[in-house]
Amino acid sequence: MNYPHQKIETYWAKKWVQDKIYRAKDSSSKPKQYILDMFPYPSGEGLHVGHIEGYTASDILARYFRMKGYEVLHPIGWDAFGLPTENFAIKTKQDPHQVTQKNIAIFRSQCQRVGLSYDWDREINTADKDYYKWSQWLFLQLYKKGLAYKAKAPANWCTGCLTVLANEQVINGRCERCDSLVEIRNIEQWFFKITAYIDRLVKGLEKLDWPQRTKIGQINWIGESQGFEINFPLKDKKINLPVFTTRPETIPGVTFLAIAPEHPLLEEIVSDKQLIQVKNFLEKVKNKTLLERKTGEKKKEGIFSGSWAINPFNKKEIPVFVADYVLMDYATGVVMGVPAHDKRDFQFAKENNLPITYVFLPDSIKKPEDKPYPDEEGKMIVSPFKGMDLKTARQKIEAKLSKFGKKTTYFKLQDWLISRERYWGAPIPIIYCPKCGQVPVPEKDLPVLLPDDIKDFRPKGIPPLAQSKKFVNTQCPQCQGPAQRETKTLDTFVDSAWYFLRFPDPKNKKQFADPKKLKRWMPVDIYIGGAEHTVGHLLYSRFITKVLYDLKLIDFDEPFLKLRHQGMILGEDNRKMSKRWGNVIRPDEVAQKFGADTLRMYEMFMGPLEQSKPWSTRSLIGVRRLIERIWKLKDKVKTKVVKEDEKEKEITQKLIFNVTQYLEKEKFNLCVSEFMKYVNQAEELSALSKKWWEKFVLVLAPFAPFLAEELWKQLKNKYSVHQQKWPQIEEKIKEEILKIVVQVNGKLRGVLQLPSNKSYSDQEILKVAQNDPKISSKIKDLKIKKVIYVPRKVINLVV
RNA sequence: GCCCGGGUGGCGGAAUUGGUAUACGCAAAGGACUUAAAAUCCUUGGCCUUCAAAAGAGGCUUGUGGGUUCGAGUCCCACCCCGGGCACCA
Repeated sequence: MNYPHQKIETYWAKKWVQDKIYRAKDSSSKPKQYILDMFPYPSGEGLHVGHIEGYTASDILARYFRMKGYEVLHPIGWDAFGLPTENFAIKTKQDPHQVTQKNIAIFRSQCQRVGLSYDWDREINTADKDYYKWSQWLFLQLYKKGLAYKAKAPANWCTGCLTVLANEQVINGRCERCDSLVEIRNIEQWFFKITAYIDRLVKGLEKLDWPQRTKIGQINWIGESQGFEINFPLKDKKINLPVFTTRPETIPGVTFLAIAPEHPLLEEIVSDKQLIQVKNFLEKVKNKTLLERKTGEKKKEGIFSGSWAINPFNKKEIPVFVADYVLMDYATGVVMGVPAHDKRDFQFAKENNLPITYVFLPDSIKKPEDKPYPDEEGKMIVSPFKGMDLKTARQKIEAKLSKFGKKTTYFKLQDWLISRERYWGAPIPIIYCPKCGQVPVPEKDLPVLLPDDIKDFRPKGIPPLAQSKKFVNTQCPQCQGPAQRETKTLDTFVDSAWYFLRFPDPKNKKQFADPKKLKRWMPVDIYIGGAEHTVGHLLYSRFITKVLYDLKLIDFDEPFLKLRHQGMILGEDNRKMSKRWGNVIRPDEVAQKFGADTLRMYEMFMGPLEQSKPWSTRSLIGVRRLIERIWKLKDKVKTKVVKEDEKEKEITQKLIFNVTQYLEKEKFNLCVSEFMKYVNQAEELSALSKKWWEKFVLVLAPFAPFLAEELWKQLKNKYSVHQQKWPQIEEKIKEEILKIVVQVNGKLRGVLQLPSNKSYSDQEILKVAQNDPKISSKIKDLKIKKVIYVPRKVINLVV
């Protein structure tokens, strides 16, 4: 290896940071581009190759747009609060503050080492009091609007760690840290009312340039379900049980009702006779872990409540069961059991010996077998609807039941649980006063600082902040009497749901950001990050943006106009990279050994950005060869005019044209191919001209910024190559020779080469084909029935 | 189970609105240089053919089977396989 990457790359990396050449100017007459990466958790592991992939892609775009004449905002920060850092701190017995500082220093130097062109003056850190002050402020804005509220709600509870866990900490019903079973417990928690924004969260997706699967992912997560809500009166009690169904036409087939074990009306429904049995059942359900109830075997258990309900459609009496397959957190928490047309109801009916009444049958079925028919199409078989299609029957039944119910829509999405009983997060700015009750901390008193007198960060079942008397005991902002602070902290997803709004004005002490600067930079034009954030971060960020829009604090209601995901980089063995398999590739080592430019270009060359693909050190070496060959090519550059200028002009223009096109479509792998094609051809030339070589170096600059800067310097051009204009092609590339494919019945028979400066009719082309010795021998005996000529491309002879 | 993606050489992957399938790279084989190796450079390269000495010629080929079309990797239908997401959502 002749190219001294180590020396060149470390030199320029340092110089670029010192010279601040990537600074984004707030006031500039240029049009703007805001190109953003999903900021990382600064874990103890350092950046991995997956980060580098997405970050390189956005870096290339940022550099490209700068050269195209845009003022580019390309910032980075650290999602420093939250579980990854906290867990690492606990594991290594350190203070999370120090761990965070250490890790950030590593991440920062790694970013600089691979030449990411961030504006380091805008670096943010969510664990910094100057940042989380505004996370707390955001909470207060939602609180004031009634969009933040406290309620008792089921949460994941780790039976080993004695704490609430975030959803992302629960893996297959078990705690990720101690592997204990996770169960559901009813605990007081803070929520953001994201459900109030459902309609706009769905509708807003339409205008976004996002991957379709991500949009569909959000829509499915929101889970709109249109149906009918019906009240079932109880026989002996003055209680109506509301039931939600998407299939009201099946109501003649209801043979039981099933109510969730947690349902608040349950107490009133249970008869004295059944009381003990129901209590035993509830005890059993309570002891079921999350694993058993939600992800384990779908066995359906239940017990008769002792009450009977009346089917409002046919006045039949049906038993009310308590059943563990009915969920309290969806719809009404009561299900009408139609075993004939629902798989779960069928299973429950079988296990509890309940009758099965068929309401309709699919068209292909004459006689029902002993199984459910959940089909959407068919003919009714119960009077008075016999022979009627399901849609009509549904309308009739809905009309008949209008006194008992109405059309209703339910959603799977629930309010966003934002509180955590953890140390490493922003304290929730609420004070509890024995006189005034729940009082928000006045904005002027922000930030509520995270106490630093906590010795033991380990979660113990109560929030660690409760240990600090200094923190907990305070004054009520209203009556000045003694009061106590909320000890829960904000989920780290709250921090990351607005961080993109801070980059336009990261040091503002008076506002979360100056409206003028927000207007200048927002919204984000291109956002790149992993697809795993589809229903978390990306949904939360859209929600918060809409809230701030409604508060008239910003003038746009979608934060990210264009979104792209990077795929997962697998190990060389095609498995997910993990310590367990010993297949982890460390970007530092690759940069050290082969150079950052090689690492960047290789990761772009691997394949389409969004695709998962395995690492290959051999292919990486192939890209390193490209770097070497470029380094060698520079020796051919002559300051004088060279003979083969025309050829060089042609290949360089083609490179510029193709790379530009591919960049616009984010096809980075094809850009790298174009460089290889260029080098293959340039090597055949005996000399290269300064004029065209310069253009080559400019196109190379976003991809291999170090090599390009060095080559630019050796041309004795003005520093920096990254502040130059993107090269234009002088004229449209014209192919000298027109190639026309000759087919017979669609099969290739030859290729004609004609001067491209004139156009031809099908008859002219046919004549040329007949005169071509190779082709004529194949077509001379054939009777041509039809000629199809696609101008300048193909002529197909049908015989 | 439901919802998304994908199936193209030995491998990663290219292929404008349907118009020369396999660009570019890796690996491989042969050769040059070398005492030797590495590195580098040159050449070959989908598969098949008791067609051919060879240049070549012909046939087949984008998971499988059908269809539309002058022409299908690309469009339509059915099926198989792989990856991802959601999952007792009434």
